Amino acid sequence: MPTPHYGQPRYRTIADELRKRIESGAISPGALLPTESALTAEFRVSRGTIRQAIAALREIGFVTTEHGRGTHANARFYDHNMSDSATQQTRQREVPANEELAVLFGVDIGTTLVVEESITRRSQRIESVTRTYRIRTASH
Amino acid sequence: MPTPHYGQPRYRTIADELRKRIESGAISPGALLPTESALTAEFRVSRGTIRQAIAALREIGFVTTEHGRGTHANARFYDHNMSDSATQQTRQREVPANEELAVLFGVDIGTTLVVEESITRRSQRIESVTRTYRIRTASH
DNA sequence: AGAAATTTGTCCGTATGTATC
DNA sequence: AGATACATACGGACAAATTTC
Repeated sequence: MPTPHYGQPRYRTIADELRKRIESGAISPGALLPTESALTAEFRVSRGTIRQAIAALREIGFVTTEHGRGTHANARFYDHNMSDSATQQTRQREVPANEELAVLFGVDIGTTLVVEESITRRSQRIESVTRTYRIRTASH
Repeated sequence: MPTPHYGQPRYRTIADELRKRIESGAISPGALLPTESALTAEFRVSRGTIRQAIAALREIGFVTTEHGRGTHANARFYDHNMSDSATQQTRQREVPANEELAVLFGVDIGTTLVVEESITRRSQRIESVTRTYRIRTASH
């Protein structure tokens, strides 16, 4: 088949399918996606089309690709797209920046940072802990 | 010529060159870039490589492309809008659990955890740092 | 340590579809 | 309707990073 792309282009259909697999957990958080070669075989499209689909996911931060290693699903989205029986506890607190964070943010050690911590539990077990650090805004 | 790309890939060299023309005003803000066909002739590369270069500029908000019309340089980025778009860097690594995390997950101190770190930058500054911890799965 | 295999990255040429002028 | 311009898709070749043996 040469190149018909009525309606939705193939790479987008494939990107949506992979996205569903990530959100549904069919592809575990942090796990590697199938290789481009495997996806080429599964969807029966050329490698370029697969690469386009993955590029689309990369643009929205869903996956990360490393040369020679592969593409893995990013974990932080699971916490915001929970379909199953997972529960989430979120709280905010303030902490002084340690050396590592101070260097990252370019502030002095001890500067107050706001931390939002999200704990995801599934069947009584902690599945993930997500911490987001920000500089406290001066607004109020 | 097969495909030598020592050092910097061609599409990136071309992207940088186009970027310079936009920044220097050689291509006026809001003006249309040369067509893909024209750029193909000028840089003596295939159309696919030109499209890759333009895609790189599009990702950082430098240009906008319209189907059938062309690609034009975005004017607003000169002021502040370029910093309006956030960029994310995500990487994954393994760390031993410290006491706090070990207690949370209910594992021994030193147990290997997988941490995904995502850094969001806006206008050259780090806006937030998100770390997601989870227990390493038995995948390998 | 080093060679081979695996996997992603770059680039080419070609063909066809779709939107705009 | 015709010409122009970007979009999608294929297949092939070789480069580069990583992992495996």
